[in-house]
Parts: sequence; structure tokens; C-alpha cells
Amino acid sequence: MIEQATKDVVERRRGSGVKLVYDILRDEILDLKLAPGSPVDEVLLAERFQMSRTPIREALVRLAGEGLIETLPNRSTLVSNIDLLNLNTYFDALVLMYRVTTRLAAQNHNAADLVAIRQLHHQYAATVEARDLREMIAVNAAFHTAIAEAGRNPYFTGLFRRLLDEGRRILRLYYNSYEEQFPQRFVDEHDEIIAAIEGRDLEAADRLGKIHGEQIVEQVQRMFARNQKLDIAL
Amino acid sequence: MIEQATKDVVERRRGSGVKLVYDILRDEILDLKLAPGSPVDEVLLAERFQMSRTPIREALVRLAGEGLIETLPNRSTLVSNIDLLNLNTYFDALVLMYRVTTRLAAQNHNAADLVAIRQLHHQYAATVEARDLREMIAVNAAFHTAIAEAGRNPYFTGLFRRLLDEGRRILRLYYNSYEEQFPQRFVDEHDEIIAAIEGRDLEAADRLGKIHGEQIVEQVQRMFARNQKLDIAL
DNA sequence: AAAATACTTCTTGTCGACAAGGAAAATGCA
DNA sequence: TGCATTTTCCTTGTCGACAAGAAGTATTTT
Repeated sequence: MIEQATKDVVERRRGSGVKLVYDILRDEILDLKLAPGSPVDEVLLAERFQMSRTPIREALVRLAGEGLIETLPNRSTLVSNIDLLNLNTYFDALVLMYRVTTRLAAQNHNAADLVAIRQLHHQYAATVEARDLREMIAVNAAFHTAIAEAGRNPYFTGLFRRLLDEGRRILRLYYNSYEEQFPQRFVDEHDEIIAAIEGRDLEAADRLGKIHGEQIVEQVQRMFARNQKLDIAL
Repeated sequence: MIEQATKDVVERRRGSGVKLVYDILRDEILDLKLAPGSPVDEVLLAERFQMSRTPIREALVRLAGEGLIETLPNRSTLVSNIDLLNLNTYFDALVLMYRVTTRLAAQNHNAADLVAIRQLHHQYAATVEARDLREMIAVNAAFHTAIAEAGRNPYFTGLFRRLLDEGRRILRLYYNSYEEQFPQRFVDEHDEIIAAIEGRDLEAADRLGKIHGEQIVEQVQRMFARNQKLDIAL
């Protein structure tokens, strides 16, 4: 059935619609399936998800609360643009949160946390092996989120999650066409980070988190510089 | 007219209702005019603000997104409780953000920022003088928010604002009946912080931010300890 | 033909009504 | 009386319809 591609679900439990729409749209935005700046039409979404505009709207309000979409009063709502001009403030926040969450994980994790972290680590290695870019980016974010959760500080976890979300969009933006040697190095660094956490070595965890974060920042900056050259060349 | 006390406004511009409700409810929650755990009834609010439940609901969704209210599916929505058991994670986040935002303000502020900061500083001193507790707490939060804004990192500013909001509730909780010598010391510390920012002394700003944060944490912990004794004594 | 004005269209914002889920109250049964 | 079951009630969740604001298009006026 081809219709299945555009319509989702038929019968739902009361109250589940908002979460469904929120989750799907969030993923589509973060995977750049919905391009930054593209319009988000409530009526279209209502048709697609087979529900009225009310729950759609509620999902959109939540997405707007996280800055993933922007609402122009009385006119339209758009997928938020990626702010490339202020990347440095993004990087500042990202690196600090890498440090803090990894350090706290070393301090506060329990056995179950380590199991979850390792599981995602293996999953990440597998996606690298398979060269599945979209999954790689998503699983990497999940891996670091799991570390943050193990740190047991919901304030940091919340900010970090938002930063990793934004990172998914930025990475996809640059990794759209070509590939890098990026992956394997990061698998190794993940290994070291896990070891530091398990050994409850706060300073090492902090240091490795910082290095890992800066590694990613450099990578993105390199890609950014090269892309700018390409733009000029055209 | 006595009715005016419970009803607000009569004519509004389309789209302004949500912001109105959001702002008012947010303030009422942060000032503990709405007690933690107390119910938030959509129908009552609709009557009070003279509008339908739809815009009320949207405001509530936004408040829920910031963790100020909690929604029990199909049942009721409540003002979020203050999590006193996990105060240490709150303090960790608060102190770090005091440091980071003050440091960044020293680095990135401009002349206009300093004017705004000084203005709030004077306002704070005035509320201390007047012993107006509610204003004191609110203006203090605004003062530090202004410093964070001068730091020009929206990620940190966003988290810090949420932490200061939560701080408003915690402070009000303890300062409900009796007073402290708390104020004057903080006015002086604010002075020092402003000087460090103006002098673009990053290390000093960082250090003073840390001290200031820890100062407040200590104060709250002292009050907390004493209150516990009181509870036991009763 | 250019500018101002009116009209159309498109999308969001708001409304009133109804349905569903859950909790408490009322009822039936042993 | 004690317990299970039904009923009522209260609040939220969803719907379809309509109104308002803004942008673009057509029309009039000079």
C-alpha cells in the first residue's frame, strides 16, 4: 500500500497523538529530512497523522519551546535555521558539557549505567562499520546522552541533550555527500572515556571529555572551512 | 470593582493571550503565590482570563516544557514540587553557571550591557533597603540574567535563567517568615563582580562568580538545616 | 502606466461542544 | 459490615468550524 507512506497509524490511545507527532517531527528535523527554513503546515500534518489540528499544534508548541521550529505570528511556522554564524558559542557550550557530564558520570554512575553505555558504544561501532551515517550520528548522540544520564544531574542532562540535538543537524549538514576518517578515532576515544568512567577517575574523565569535544569541534571547523572554499570555487 | 481582582483584561490582540497567561502564571508560580503541588484548572483559568481553554492550554504546555507544572494524563495538572532532596545537583549546576556566565560577561560585554547591569544593581540595592523580599528575589535574578546576557551565549543563558527561576522559588520558601543579614553582603559582592566584568578580568570574574554562588548555596543550606531542626522540634 | 486601493487566498488563532479516562461516591451483594 | 461493582462526576483530550491577520493579486483611479 503506497498510502502508508504518507499516512501514519489509524487507532491510538487518547493522549498519545501529541507524543507521536512530536517524536517523529523532532527526528525528521534533526535528520534534516525537514530542511531548515522549510514550512511546517498544521493542516498538512493533521491530514498526514489523521488527527485534528489541536494535538498537532501542541506538538509544535513543544518543538518551538526547544527552538527546533519558529513561529511567525499569524503567518507560518518554519523549521529553525542552523545558526552557523554563532557556532563558537555552540562549541563553547558543547565542550563544557562534554567535560561536566563525563566527569559526573565518573563520579555517580552505577553498574546499570555502564551496561547501557557499553551497549550504545557497541551499537555505535557497528554503525561505523556499516558506514550508516544517519544512524551513526543518532547513536553517537544517544551514547553521550547515556553518559550524561549516569551523571545524575538533570539540569546538565537537559542542556546537553539540546546541544547534541543541534549537533545532529550540524553534522548531517556537512556529512551529506562525502565521508571522513572521523569514525574510528572516535570509537577509540569512546573506549577511553568508558574506562575513565568505570575507574571513577574524575580528572581523566574531565580531560577526555574535553579532548573528545574539541576533537569534534575541530572536525566540524575543518569541514566548514573546506565547504567555504568550495562555495567560493563555484 | 472587586471583580477586577479575579478577571483580567477585556480586549486583546489576537495571539497575545498565550503570552499574557504564560507570563502571569510563571510569576505566580515563582513567587509561590501558587503553591507547589496545587492544582491548575484549565476551566478556572479560562474564566479568569476571559478566553477559551485553547490559549490557556498552550500556555500550560509551555510551562510544562520548562518543568514549572506537571501534567497527570487525563486527570489534572499541578504546580511542580520543589525537589529538596536533589538540591545538591541544583547547587552544582547553579555554581557552575554563575562562574561561566560571569566569566563570559567579562569577556564579551559592551557598554550598553554595563548600563543595564548597573541599573539592576541599583534597583537591587533599593529593594534591600526597602526590605521588600519578593522584589529583592526577583530583581536579584534579573541582575544575574543581565550578566548572563552580556556573556552572549544563549545556551548558557537559557539554562541559567531556568536555574535562577527555580532559585526564586527556593528562596521564597525559606524567607517566608523571618529575615537575614543576607542582603548587604550580596550587594557588596555584586559590586565586586561588576568591577571584574568592567575590567575584563576573566579569572577574577570566574572566581567571584564561584564565591557568590557558593555563598548563596551555603545560606540556603544553613536555612534548610535550621528549618529541619524546627520541623523536628514541632 | 504607476500608485493606491480593494479583493482573494492562505495559514494561524480561538472558540464551543463533546468524548474519554480516572477517581470518588453510591450501590449491590455476601 | 466488608468487599466488589456500578455509577456519577470532574478534568482533560480532541474535534470541526469560524474569524483574524498578513501576503499576494487584481482592480480602480489618476
